[in-house]
Amino acid sequence: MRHAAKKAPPFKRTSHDHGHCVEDALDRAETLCDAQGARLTDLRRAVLELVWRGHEPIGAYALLDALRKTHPGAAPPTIYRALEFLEAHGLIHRIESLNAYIGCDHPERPHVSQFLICAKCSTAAEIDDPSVSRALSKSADGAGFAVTRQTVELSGLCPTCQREARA
Amino acid sequence: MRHAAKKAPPFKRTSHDHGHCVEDALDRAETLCDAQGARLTDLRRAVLELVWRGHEPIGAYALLDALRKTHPGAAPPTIYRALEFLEAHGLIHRIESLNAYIGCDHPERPHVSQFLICAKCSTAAEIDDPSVSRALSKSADGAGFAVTRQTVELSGLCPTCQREARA
DNA sequence: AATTGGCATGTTACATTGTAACCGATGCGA
DNA sequence: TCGCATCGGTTACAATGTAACATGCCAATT
Ligand SMILES: [Zn+2]
Ligand SMILES: [Zn+2]
Ligand SMILES: [Zn+2]
Ligand SMILES: [Zn+2]
Repeated sequence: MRHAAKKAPPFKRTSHDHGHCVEDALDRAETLCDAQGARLTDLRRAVLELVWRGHEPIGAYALLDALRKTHPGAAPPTIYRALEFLEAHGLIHRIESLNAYIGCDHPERPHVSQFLICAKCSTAAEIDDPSVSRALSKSADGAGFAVTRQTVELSGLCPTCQREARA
Repeated sequence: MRHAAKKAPPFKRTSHDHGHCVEDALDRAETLCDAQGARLTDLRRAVLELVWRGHEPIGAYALLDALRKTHPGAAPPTIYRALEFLEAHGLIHRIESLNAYIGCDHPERPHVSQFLICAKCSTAAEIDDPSVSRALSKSADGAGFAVTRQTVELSGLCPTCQREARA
């Protein structure tokens, strides 16, 4: 079971089989790209795997450093191109307020990017709350605004870190 | 930086007396800082004025260039410190998806940052939709997440640019 | 008046993040 | 085979953001 695919409490990460979690993401990406006629090359798959490895937001240059272990010639454009592809195909999200990237929990269906980001432990939980989307759509419609991209990022403390802070 | 032609009518305020608009913002900032015991120095006021001048998102280095006309010695830290102060006191908002800043429409009451950002003409309209805030709070509460900062940015086309696109 | 302590600003140097432009390789269909 | 598109390598640079330390200033305290 992939850890956050369930819509219930997003911060249930305490312990999950993360190895399986990464593999699962790669499998789904493969399937998805196949269906779309998109080419998930070795390089792109490698980057996607690295994005998922930590299971938390990671910056482009951190990814680059990691990538160089297997692809010594990698340069900034290498990583940015891969990230562009992955984001365009909904496999990862960019978190604007962190200049960082994270694997998407449910790339198979279209959705917007909504995250709860813990300032202490750096975990980011993807939420996909229809009532938030609805409220946003309504607000935009009311202004006659045609939305093409949403960025919703809430920073704060996750339940775990709140408990620790109180202790 | 992108400081596109500002001939385009400001989103949702077709044509307004922008000179007054800037002065008004400065006056209100003065009042607000006074009430809070915060020091709106010459430098900070100058930066705030520059932020308001274009009435659209503007980057730190564009501000720096403009600031240098009156404060020749200004360097990156100069502008970033001023922006930090202004944002901390709710006088401006940072737009994460643009790495840019814009004056706040209603700094007197606490609120979160919610923007509609036109990809064509660069205008950004601040919305403060309680139902969006409510939906977000509910979502965060449901996850046991304690929010300290919200970022809500919708990119797309403003009504004017939609009409132009259809023509 | 002199001292001190906090804050705003000046100054230098650097870190991080992101792109432009051009190239060759590869694969694939006309 | 040729033309064409896509992918990735390579170089160089642009844009954005900070660390660290020095200086000036004002106002409260001594
Ligand atoms: Zn995992
Ligand atoms: Zn946490
Ligand atoms: Zn505001
Ligand atoms: Zn527009």
